[in-house]
Amino acid sequence: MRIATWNVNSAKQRVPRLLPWLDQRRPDVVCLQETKLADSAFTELLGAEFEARGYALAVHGEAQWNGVALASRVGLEEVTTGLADAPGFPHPEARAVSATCGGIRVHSVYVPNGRTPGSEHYHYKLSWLAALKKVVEAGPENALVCGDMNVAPADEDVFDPDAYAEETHVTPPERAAVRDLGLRDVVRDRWPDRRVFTYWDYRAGMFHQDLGMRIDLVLATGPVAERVQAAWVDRHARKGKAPSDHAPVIVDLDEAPDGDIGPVVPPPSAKPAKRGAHRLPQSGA
DNA sequence: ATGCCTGAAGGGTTCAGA
Repeated sequence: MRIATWNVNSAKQRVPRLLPWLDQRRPDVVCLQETKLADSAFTELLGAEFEARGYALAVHGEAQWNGVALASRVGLEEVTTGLADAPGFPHPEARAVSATCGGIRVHSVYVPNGRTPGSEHYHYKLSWLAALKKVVEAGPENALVCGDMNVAPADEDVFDPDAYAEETHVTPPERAAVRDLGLRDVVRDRWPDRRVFTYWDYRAGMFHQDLGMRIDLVLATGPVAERVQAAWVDRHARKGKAPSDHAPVIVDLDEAPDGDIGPVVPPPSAKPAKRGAHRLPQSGA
């Protein structure tokens, strides 16, 4: 089961990149952020395209900013939009959509930017992350939080920690709020020492110089993290004509969402089995 | 360069993004 998350920075502008990418990577579950479309506009623009590819679709958007979506071809059940008890700014914004897909509770999230440490928007960001923590804690043990967290978990996740001193995305309270979700960061688990970013500013050739940040995360509960077979950033999608400023993150899970991969057999005993004790069935004659 | 691009709204410019 392949899960992908991508901040597309306008679904409307990204259609020529999004559809070929879907056909190339063929994720089973797709989390999108910054769709920047009202629900009706998203459905009119892309509903048939997703349907033709076998996806069920859940969208939660607004006209101008924000906006998230969740598409799945392994089931899309118990859809919820927004977060219970999420703060607004001042009103609730379209920043979360959740559904159960293939036995996993999947959350597509676009965490508030925070703008400036100490600002009202910064406190809104921290409150929003606290609401996300409550939702995850109240949910099932098989869960994924996928999206633009707008937090670089560690100094290794920014091209130059000094460049972000006193800026949002790296402050200890933001990092603590992400850590306190109690989830595994599956890309960092897979690539503990790799320089890996998911966002590069459009300006000044930042992508070309690989001066970026890793702020788009796939965070998994323990049982889901144990199933990770691959976890990587699709930098190809950041290249070429009219890209988003974010790259997708793609994660492949082992099958068996219910954990049933066959009967449990006891481990072999320390004493080697007697030679010939485990004969294969013999064919006739 | 104090927003270097990009997108949205809507108007000839401003705000937001990270």
